[in-house]
Amino acid sequence: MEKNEKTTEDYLEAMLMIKEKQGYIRSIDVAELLKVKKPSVTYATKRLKEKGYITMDADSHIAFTESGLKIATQTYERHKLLTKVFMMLGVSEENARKDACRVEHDLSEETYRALENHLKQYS
Amino acid sequence: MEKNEKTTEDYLEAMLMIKEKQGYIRSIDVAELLKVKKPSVTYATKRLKEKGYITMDADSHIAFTESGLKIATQTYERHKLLTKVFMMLGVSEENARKDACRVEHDLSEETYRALENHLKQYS
DNA sequence: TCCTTTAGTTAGATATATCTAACCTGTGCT
DNA sequence: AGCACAGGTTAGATATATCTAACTAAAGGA
Repeated sequence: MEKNEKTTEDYLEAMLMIKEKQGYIRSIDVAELLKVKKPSVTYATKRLKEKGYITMDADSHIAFTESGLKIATQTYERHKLLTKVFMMLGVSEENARKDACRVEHDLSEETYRALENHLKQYS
Repeated sequence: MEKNEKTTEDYLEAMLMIKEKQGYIRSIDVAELLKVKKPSVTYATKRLKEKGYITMDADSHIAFTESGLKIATQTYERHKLLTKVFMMLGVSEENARKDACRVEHDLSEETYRALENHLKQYS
């Protein structure tokens, strides 16, 4: 009944994190970060390619398209924003990160803007 | 790729809302509130019964067990808490409710406690 | 050169939660 | 009495995302 499936945004965000860390993106790193098996990443990349969010060259390294990078960046920024907000409330870094990750897809534009404003006021 | 499935908590919370509103809980009301079809509720109630969260009497009305009521109540309280927090930030009631509903399952105990404390300070 | 390891894919199985269509049953209207 | 409707269930199909096992291909070391 409960959902452990990763979304488009989860995959794109993970890819961006990996890119920032090591400069290139391989399926195996995505699998490890998201704690899924390799074929799940193959399945995911196939659909991300179909949707035009990523491309893969001959050696299977992953590159963002413009639209894919936009989603990845926005998701990652939101992740960082939420982590910051939770930590400001006194939540431990570990839980702040976890919660940010679980929640980041589900908030409205309006709420994100409100959180940004709030953060500006108190920092 | 994206997830529209309802969780245990979604069903229990919906049932509690219905109970508070009209005093008794029928499958059809749950279906309407969660915007799923009748057989989905049959499927869900079957598992909620198996897990010991609800019982159903001869006329198919739903009743909470102790553990089911506990989860339903906690989820609903969290829903209301989150709605309040978002509205304090200036988010519209509509989005505050929607966001609360999407997010309520995913936050840690620690974060909920932090939000409660925060709310106490500012009200 | 051969052999092992690493990364990726393919094929097929599994689990979950939804749906539609059809059916059952009780209630109430005419 | 007969019939329609409302609520619920059953059966079977569908979609989605995961897994394991087996295969392919490239690279590196002995």
